[in-house]
Amino acid sequence: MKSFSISTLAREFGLSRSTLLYYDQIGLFSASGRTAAGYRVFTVEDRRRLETICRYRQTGLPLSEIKHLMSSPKSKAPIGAALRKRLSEIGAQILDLKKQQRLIAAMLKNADEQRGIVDKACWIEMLRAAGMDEAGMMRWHREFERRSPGDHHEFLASLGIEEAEIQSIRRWSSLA
Amino acid sequence: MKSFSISTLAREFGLSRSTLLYYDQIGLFSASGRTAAGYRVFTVEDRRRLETICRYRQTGLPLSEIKHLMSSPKSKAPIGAALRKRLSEIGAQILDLKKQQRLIAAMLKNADEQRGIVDKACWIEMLRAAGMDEAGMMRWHREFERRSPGDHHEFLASLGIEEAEIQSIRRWSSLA
DNA sequence: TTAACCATCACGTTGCGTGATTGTAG
DNA sequence: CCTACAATCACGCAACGTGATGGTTA
Repeated sequence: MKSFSISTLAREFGLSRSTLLYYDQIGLFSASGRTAAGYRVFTVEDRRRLETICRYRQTGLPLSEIKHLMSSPKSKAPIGAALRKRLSEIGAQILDLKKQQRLIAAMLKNADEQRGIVDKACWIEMLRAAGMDEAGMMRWHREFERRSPGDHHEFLASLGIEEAEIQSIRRWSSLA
Repeated sequence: MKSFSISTLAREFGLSRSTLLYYDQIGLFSASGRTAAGYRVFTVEDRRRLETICRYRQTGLPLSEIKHLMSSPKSKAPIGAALRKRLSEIGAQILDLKKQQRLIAAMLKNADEQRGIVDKACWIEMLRAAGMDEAGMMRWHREFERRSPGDHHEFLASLGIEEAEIQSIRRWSSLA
């Protein structure tokens, strides 16, 4: 009779060796035999069981459920009920994911708007309206650069100013 | 200043105490103070940080990512990039779930069809076509019941026969 | 004193992945 | 002898939940 080693079987089903070891450990899928040295030996019938397991796994059923479905005598357990339960879970999960989508979309929109609302021109206008002139702004840049160069850089970047211009501003700011 | 205990804050945000303990443990969200006895004391500013964390959490971002976004100085980290990455993850997950839906739907349909295809009438017809008569069928039931009562019951159920009729059949089957 | 808080471990969950160490087949 | 397998621990991950044990507060 044909037999398979653990890695061979794993590759055949696109699983990893450790996955099969795990299935063995939880009593879901064990080799029906061992060699004298203790190597697992899988038969064609084992292979069929694994095929079934993989099909169930692709429905997202938990392994404990799959184990239960397969250990109880042929289709005594209400497989259909388990599948229908899983269907409703999937529905709930999809709804949740869509909520997340909408939330993220809203957050991205907000971020974009805010980035548009307070940009370089807007900031300058605000300072000017507050009575600051060119010389005052230069003094302000120098002060900012002296106190916290990192935050200065970050602030300029937050206004959407290009890296090159930022470098230029910071150069003359530090030439006190 | 107003301050909050851990359980109060948890309830306010619909979280559990252990969740906040966990956030503290991983360095995502800690109380800014403690009482003499070691009790955590949260301030209104802590409360604001927790609010932000909760918003991010509702997008499904991993806590490690949220921690990163909040620990780096204001919006230096590309929040937008993280959100967009999360968006694509969500898309992939939804696709996967829909695949599962389709698979389950197919399996349920198959199960229903099979249940419909081989029912009581069909089975009797097949046996009759094979040359079995009433007496033969009764002998067959008795033999089945004698060899494996459990499987007999299960087989009859698999043909869609009502529990009451199954009981009846098995009663006269065992009256050998 | 009692009840309802609080604190800090430490371990369980799900489905594996990743070594470490050691043995075996060819 | 070397390489590619095999085996069995044991620990790590995410995001908490669930006790155990003991101190604190009203």
